[in-house]
Amino acid sequence: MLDKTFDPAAFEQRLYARWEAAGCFRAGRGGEPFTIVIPPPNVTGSLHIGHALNNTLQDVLVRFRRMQGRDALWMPGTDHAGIATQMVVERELARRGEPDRRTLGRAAFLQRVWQWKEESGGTITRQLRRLGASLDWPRERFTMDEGLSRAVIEAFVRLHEKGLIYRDRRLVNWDPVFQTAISDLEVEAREIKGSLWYIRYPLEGGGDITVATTRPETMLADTAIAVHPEDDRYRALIGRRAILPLVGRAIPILADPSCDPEKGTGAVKITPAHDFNDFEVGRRHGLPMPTVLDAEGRITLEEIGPGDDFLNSLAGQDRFAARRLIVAELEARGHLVRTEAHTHQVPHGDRSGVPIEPRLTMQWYCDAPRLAKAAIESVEQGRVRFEPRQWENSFFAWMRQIEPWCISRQLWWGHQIPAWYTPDGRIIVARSEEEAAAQAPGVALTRDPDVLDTWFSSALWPFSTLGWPEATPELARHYPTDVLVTGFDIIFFWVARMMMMGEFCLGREPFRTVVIHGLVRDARGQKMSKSKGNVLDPLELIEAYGADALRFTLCALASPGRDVKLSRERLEGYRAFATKLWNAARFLELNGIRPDPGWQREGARAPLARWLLARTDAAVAEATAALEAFRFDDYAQAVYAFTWGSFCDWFIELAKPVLQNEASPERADIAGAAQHALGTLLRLLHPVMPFVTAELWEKLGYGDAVGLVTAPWPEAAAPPGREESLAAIDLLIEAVGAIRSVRAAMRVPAAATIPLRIGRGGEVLLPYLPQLMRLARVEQPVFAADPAAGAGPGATALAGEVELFLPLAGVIDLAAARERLQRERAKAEAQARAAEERLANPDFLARAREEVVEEQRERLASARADLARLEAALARIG
RNA sequence: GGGCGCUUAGCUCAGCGGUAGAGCGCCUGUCUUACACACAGGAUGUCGGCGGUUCGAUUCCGCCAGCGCCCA
Repeated sequence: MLDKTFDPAAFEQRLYARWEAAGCFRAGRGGEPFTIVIPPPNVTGSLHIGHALNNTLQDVLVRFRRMQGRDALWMPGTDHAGIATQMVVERELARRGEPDRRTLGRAAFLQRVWQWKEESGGTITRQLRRLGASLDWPRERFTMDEGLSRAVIEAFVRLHEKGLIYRDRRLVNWDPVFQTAISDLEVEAREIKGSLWYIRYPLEGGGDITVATTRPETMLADTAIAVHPEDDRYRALIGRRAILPLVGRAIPILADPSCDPEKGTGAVKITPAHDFNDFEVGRRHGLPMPTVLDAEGRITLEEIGPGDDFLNSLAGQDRFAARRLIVAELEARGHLVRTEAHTHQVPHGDRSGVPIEPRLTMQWYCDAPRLAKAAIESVEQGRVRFEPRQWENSFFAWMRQIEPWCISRQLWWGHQIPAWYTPDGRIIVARSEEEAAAQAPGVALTRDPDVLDTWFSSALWPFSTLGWPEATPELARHYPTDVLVTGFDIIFFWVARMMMMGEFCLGREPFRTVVIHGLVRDARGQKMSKSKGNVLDPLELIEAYGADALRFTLCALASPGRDVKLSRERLEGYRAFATKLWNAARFLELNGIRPDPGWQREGARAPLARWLLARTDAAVAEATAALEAFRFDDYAQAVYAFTWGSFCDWFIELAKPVLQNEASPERADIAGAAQHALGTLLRLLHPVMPFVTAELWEKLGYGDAVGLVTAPWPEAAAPPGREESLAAIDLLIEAVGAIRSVRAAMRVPAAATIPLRIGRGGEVLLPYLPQLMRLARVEQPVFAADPAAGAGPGATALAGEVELFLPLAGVIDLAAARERLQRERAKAEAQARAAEERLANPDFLARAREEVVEEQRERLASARADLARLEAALARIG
């Protein structure tokens, strides 16, 4: 017996443990493969609401295809998150008062990171189980695994062989906190209220020129002043030299078209080693590029040499302290013209949160512009499709202006770059130390200490997890994968890079469809953030509402191209839905309806049974079509409407009189259709609500909870006699609704049973009088060609073409009745008029499709018929 | 500044060339033997504005306004 109350906490975790133990999420059952690789969450992470959305959608797809008989593989795993993980472990060392990273040394530190990973790295994978995610756990991978590390080395070596990986000395985004290069994508512009300082530089031979800057501390490394060639104010100064204040170095004034005469004074200081624009200017004009900031963002004089006492005192000062000191000194020496408040975009490291520092360093680069070509083509030619399609525009825009990708990081945790240096500076890229040594026999080799960007290994994920570079059976069977599900924020970080690497390493796209979903926001559309305090924790929501309710909510709100605005009210609503399902199942159980595997739908004669079968078939068709089209919202809507509207509100209510009458000849048909519909419904809902459906499936006796995972997806059929059954039951439903509406309008007490007279055409209702009497609360109806004739005062209602008359002597509120009829008459008149106008238009008759014209004719006829009946009813009341 | 998207019932959003929909909320009534996380009934929309195409536009096109995101 099902419990009277629905309590998801009572069975969710128990069910998941059974599924996992039974291995029903494992691929390899045979059948056409269906493959999704999980966007690997960060190993330091815990499940946030965005993960919950992302993984719910994937699980819905995977469970759906698995039930359709596909050999479903959902590949699990995590990535090693270079900076984040290293940071977590360093912080832990500090908290425990243990020696820091540098004191420990590389090998010992890495051992500690691995230890941390073993102890704490499983948080998110445990949480994915709470969500119900049907991942093939024994295949779980980690980007630092031996196999995946081999893939990284192999990809690096092959790219290097083809000249697609090279070293270069250019500006990088340097994070002074982590002291490593980071990629453009890990930099976010933040609006900062700063200042614009106007500084006067004296000229050799007299006069001066004023430049404006937001970063006065970099002036120590200035190597030129640039003006626009057409700028008349400065034309005469081009070619002369200015004296750098505080430093005393002479620097040229040169013309460069990149100068904007409108900005500041139109003259800009050029600091090639500390600004991306200036770097380009410096390259064009062959300027020296001295550096004055070290790895930690402190002033260093090494490359410009010592100067006066003030300059020398700056050495070792933090960049922001140096800025204050320099501004004060400029002012003291009369070089500061003025200071303006200035709001501007300043690049910040997205993890460290501090302003990044453009820094001139030697790094490894990947030739993204060349690699992007094949990826662009795969989308142009339709081998990869984005869903929704408009994301392809963003993808193209970004890929066509892609910059070289800096792939080296000055970290310890990650894949160490497979490059060795000889004492004379030769570089050997090889798969191993032995291979490198073989290329330089008898020479002492030093390995490059840097590691690769975590995204380099993530880019290989769709095939490294399948065994590449080995030619494994898994790789042959599951690559290219079918679908990738991810948020739009990660298209460039990850999706684009997987496509580039997939095309390079395997010559094929890594996936066929990329499903892009929105961000989860709060009810008011605000981004969730700890500082705003509007974060919803999925684990807490699972405790409060059940995993099924959370999943259903996310699915129902996941309209394509829209963000998900999540609120507790929504979760409450969909928890109610799960409860509704539970109670409907309980109703069948209480009525002795059990699964009947031998039941044949073709044998069902009772119209209500056929009606239910038809509705069930429609729901199957809608749900299947929605899932095929990645319309998670339509899928949720279809199963919701069928469950609540068709199955609970109408079928169960109409079935009650039959079920309560043991002798009813229809009882077997109704019970059969009911068990069939519920069994179908449980399977239809299983992808989105795996737990409650499995619990009900088992408790009611459809099969065991493990079996439902691989139970066949229902198929829609069109049974014979469908139309007639639908028409009769639909008329019954309409009649019940019409009578209820009249009762409410006439203020008939809810409990009162009233008489009913049914007019011409109502005979089809004859078999359903018990239903009609029960649901509309009427006495045994009387049939009459003209139901109102001689029946005294009463109210008329229409069900289709059938007139229903409710004699309400004593109860009826004549004024209310009249008002109601007049409202309905107005509606019918408006409908008739609209149809008449169209039909009166010769152009419409000539040009509109025949079906449309015919439809208007029918509509006109039916509106006129309604009108006549309503007029008559009004006339009777007077 | 460039690009993309959005604007439909109080709120969140479907729909999209031929009679405007859902969920939640709201109002009224009901503990009708599965369910008050429920049942029944009800109200609410110049489908952002202005033009155009069309027999017909909420739906297609153009312009404008407001909002959001991405890139400079």
